Order: sequence, then C-alpha cells, then structure tokens
Amino acid sequence: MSKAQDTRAHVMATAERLFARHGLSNVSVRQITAEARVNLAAINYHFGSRDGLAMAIFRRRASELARDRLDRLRKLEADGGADLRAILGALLGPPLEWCCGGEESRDAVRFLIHARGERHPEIRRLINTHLDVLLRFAASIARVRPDLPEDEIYWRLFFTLALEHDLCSESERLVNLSGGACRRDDLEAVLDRVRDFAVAGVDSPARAQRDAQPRAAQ
Amino acid sequence: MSKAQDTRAHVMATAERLFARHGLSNVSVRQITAEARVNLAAINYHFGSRDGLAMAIFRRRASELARDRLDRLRKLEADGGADLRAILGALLGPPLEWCCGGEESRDAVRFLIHARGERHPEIRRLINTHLDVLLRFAASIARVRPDLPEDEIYWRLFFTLALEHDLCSESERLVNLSGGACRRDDLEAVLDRVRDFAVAGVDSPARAQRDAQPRAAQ
DNA sequence: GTCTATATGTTGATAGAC
DNA sequence: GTCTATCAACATATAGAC
Repeated sequence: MSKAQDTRAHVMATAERLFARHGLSNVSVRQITAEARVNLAAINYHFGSRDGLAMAIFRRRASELARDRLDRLRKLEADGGADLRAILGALLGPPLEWCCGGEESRDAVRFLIHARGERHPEIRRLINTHLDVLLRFAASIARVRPDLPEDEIYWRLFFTLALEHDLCSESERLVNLSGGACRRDDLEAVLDRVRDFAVAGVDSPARAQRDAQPRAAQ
Repeated sequence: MSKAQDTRAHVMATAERLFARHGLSNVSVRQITAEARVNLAAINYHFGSRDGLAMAIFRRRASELARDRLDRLRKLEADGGADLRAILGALLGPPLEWCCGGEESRDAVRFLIHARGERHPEIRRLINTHLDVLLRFAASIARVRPDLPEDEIYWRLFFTLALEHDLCSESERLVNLSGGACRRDDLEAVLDRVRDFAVAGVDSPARAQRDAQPRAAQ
C-alpha cells in the first residue's frame, strides 16, 4: 500500500471517529489533521474539501451496512423460513453488532446516524440512493403479512428504524433514565429487547381487523 | 410589555425557528439578528451569549412540554381509568400535536429534539433535570403492568420515545421511503399509528412469561 | 437599551516552495 | 505528495457613543 493510500485511510478513520463523537458540523479540518498528525492540506489534496471527506466516509459505511443487511436477508430467504423475527434480526442485527463491537465499528454507526440527521443536501441525496435495501425489507415483511396494506408496512418499518437510531446514538439517555438499571453492554440481551419490541409492533393486527373487534371498554 | 421584553421574545422566536431548521451548530448570531432585524449586539445583551440564548429557549420549551405531558397524566389518573393506551397518549400526544400544529409549535418540537442530540454538556445537564416527568410515566406504566421488571419498563419507555423523536424530526424519510404513500398531515391518523406500535411493544408479555411458553417452531 | 465599530480568534481553501 | 505561509471570510464578544 502506497504512502498516499496510507494517509488517505488514516485520515478517514480519524475523521470518522471525530465526526461520530462531536457531530459533523462541530469538527474542523484543523482538528482532524492535527489528531491524525498529517498536514493541514492533506484533506483538500485527497478529498477536495471537508465535505468531500465526509461524503467519502458516508459512501463507504452506508454501502457496508447495506450489503451486510442484504446478505443476511438473502440467506434467510434462500433457507426458505423467513419469519418476521428473523427478518427484523437481519435489519437490526448489523447496526447493533457494530454498535456493541469495537470502538471503530461503534463510531462507524454513530457517524452514519449523525450524517442521516444532517440537513446537508448532498448527503440527503445520497441517502435516497440506499433506499432500495429498505424496500427489499418492506417486500419481505409484506410476504409474511400479506394482510397489511402497503402504507402500514412502511409506517412500521419506519418505526423499527427509529428504535435502532435512538439505541445507537442516544442509549446514554436510557442509562440515565433507568439509574443504571438498564445495561447496554450485552449485545444478545439488547438485540433481544429491541427485537421483541419491534416484532410486537410490526406483527400487531392490521387496523381494519382491530376495528372489527372493538373492545368493550371503548 | 416593554420594548426590551419585546425584542427579547422576538429574538427567541426567530432563533428557535432557525435552530430548528438548520441545527444548533449551523446558525450564527449574525443570521439570527439579521433575520429578526435587531441589532447584532442584542443577543449578547439579553442572553449573555449565543449558547445562553439556546439554553433560554430550551429551558422554556422543555418546561412547557413537561407540564403538558404531566397535566394529561394527572387528569388521567384522577379519572381513575388510566389504561396503557391512554398513558402513552399522554406521553406522545403533546409533541405530536405540536409537530402537526402551526409552524411555530412544529419548530419548537424540532428545536427540542435537535437540542437533545447535541453533545453540548450544559444542555445534557439540563436534560437530566427533566427526567422526573419520564419517571412519573414509568411509574404509571408499572401500575398497569406490575408483572414487568423495572428495567424492562425503562427499555420500553425508551423505545417509545425513540418513535416520537424520529417521527418529529425524520418523517421526511418516511415519505421518501413510501414513495408518498404515507401521509403525515392527518394528526389523528399519525397519532393512532404510533400509539398502536407503541402499545403493542410496551404491552407485550414479559420475557419471563414468553420463555415459559416457547414456540414449537423454535 | 440600542447602536456602531472593532478586537480577537477560527474557519476552509489554496498558492507555491520543496 | 508533502509542507509552509497566507488569504478572505466567517465567528463571538465587547467597549463606548448615543
């Protein structure tokens, strides 16, 4: 690997860590180059601009996440038995495993989530490029629950992703709220909990069915 | 109302709108004062600093939201019949009604959510001040579901708040994902959907109960 | 209280030596 | 490819006239 490739990768890793921890808008070119111990001009040389660097990181990580999710979903469907719990496991597993894994992969997820929240138009455009994976999951859910209307599936998929977002980026609040009673270090336990919640929500009866069986107390 | 109070309030309203739409870190003192058509020094005079202004807005809105939620919960409990759906309605109703209400209240919610995501230590300290309201809700849920362990309740409360966060700040993604099939302009419909999902997750059986009745296919 | 003028620092990006 | 030096634009905050 050439020296250039070397510093390029090193700058990306350092920037990702800083972006993930302090937010995209709160990290300057100077902070990154100082932390990475490379020259101030390196970012502009290798990535054109600070935003170019952020986009390069986003492109790479978003692709990795999409591929990881898709691989699991394909394997599931190839094996034939894709029940809802397994499908949602393929969706939620990758980011949560990254999040509970080493420092680097945790920062990768947090970077992605930060980036998704950015108003920056270029990034928002890029996000819509990766929608197809989520549509695959929607189709997979529709196969298990053919009674659900299309828009209902999208709502429930959206809610499921919301669980993942907050869990990866705001879990500190859960620790504060629970006074330490909730631990987030046991991946299996965390994954089970969020999957329980998501399955319950996604697999609940369709509104039409529920309206047909109104409760007496209502 | 004095002239000073007048510009003070006007600056807060303008700043809240800009903060909500572009993010806390992406709005400068100059943008705010220009948009509000007040003097550049006004912010430092009335609030000490740009961060002081942000904190003043946060304090006000966080208190309003907390009071709104608490009032509903108290009324519910006073009437005796606080079922889970009603409790979660008291939790989710205020932010969603704000979000679907006028421009100003929508910006108020989005400001709060943006602020919650900030790494700024002063704001994070302030957030923990408002935890007591959430603990009230946790206690209320515990009364309906005394079989749930304490930490399980916090997990589910945390997940419920995650739904609200993404719904108020990232609902644009839902529209993109669904190709326009999901509409977010009908407050009652949105509130019903998120409440359905939340109730299903929060009211699902405790893990211990589920383990005692393992499914055959597992 | 409101304003102008300004002090002081930081930002992203680049030109040109090596 | 890497570095130093520097630019122009932006930031926050304040001192002092009115």
